[in-house]
Amino acid sequence: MATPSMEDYLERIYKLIDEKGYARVSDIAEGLEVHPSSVTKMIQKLDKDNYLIYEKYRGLILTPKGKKMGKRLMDRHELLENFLTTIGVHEDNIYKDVEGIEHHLSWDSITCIETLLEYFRRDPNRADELMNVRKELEAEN
Amino acid sequence: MATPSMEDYLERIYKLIDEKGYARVSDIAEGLEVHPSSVTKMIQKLDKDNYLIYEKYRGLILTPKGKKMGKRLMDRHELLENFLTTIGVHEDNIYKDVEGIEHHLSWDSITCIETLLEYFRRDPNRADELMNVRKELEAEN
DNA sequence: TACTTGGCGTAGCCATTGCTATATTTCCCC
DNA sequence: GGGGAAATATAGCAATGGCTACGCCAAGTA
Ligand SMILES: [Mn+2]
Ligand SMILES: [Mn+2]
Ligand SMILES: [Mn+2]
Ligand SMILES: [Mn+2]
Repeated sequence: MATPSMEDYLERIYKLIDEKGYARVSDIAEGLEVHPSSVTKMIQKLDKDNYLIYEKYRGLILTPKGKKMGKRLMDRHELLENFLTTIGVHEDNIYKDVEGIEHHLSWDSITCIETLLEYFRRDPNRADELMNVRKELEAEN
Repeated sequence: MATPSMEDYLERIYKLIDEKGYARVSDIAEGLEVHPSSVTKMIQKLDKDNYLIYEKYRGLILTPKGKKMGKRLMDRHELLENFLTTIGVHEDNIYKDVEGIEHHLSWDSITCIETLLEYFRRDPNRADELMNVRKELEAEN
């Protein structure tokens, strides 16, 4: 099983390859706000666990296992960002919160959150009513 | 700032005192599924950080700071359990998921989840409609 | 082709939080 | 009041995942 930190790296690597075609140590480090030496160490662990194939100083590619996991992680992250946005969390808090919680939800919970999002998408009035509840609660205090 | 682990211990201690009047090392260990030696060590850290006052072999009491934090943590945990229950997560997954995510949500997010819960409480039809969406999505696959 | 330099890798440290093994204290029962 | 068991404390180890300091590689420039 992948640790939260391993998931963060895998997700970032998947996204970099998806968007730029490759994932370099320095890009990963910048994205995750860690030092390059930490990236090297983690890449070696992900290689050992067969999420990717790594050649020192040259580059890395994701294995099928790594691609599959990476995509799931990226989708999960996006879903959770949409969820927090929908319920009205301030933009500035969303990324950090999602980075934290994404590693701790069962796929059951993920599915239920997906359903909840679909519920709000199907009828925009619902989100409006949610915001009305919010305003009423705020007025009480 | 308290780490996730510190929060787990504080929450458990608060709850034990709330329910039984006292919190013993062995009860804390059982509740958190760790060994008693781990509890002793953490209690000493929480003492050092002024969340509680600890007398070796005798017992502990929460400081005002510890009580305030403990209550907030317990309320937050309960809120998140209610949230996952409401959106239809299976009972067996709820405790573990909440134990994980509770440490990673801003108070902004917590407030928005509170609002969402109130939204579903105010009109039980809404939860019914959510379950309808769920059934439709399930039928598609 | 040789030098330089920025990117990358390695070694070793630290904090955190768990564990086991062992020591100490307390409490209960005789 | 003393002995022994249960509870608790301490010491020391391990895994994880950061960091700094320093060494190495290779691409690009002169
Ligand atoms: Mn994350
Ligand atoms: Mn993420
Ligand atoms: Mn927890
Ligand atoms: Mn909790």
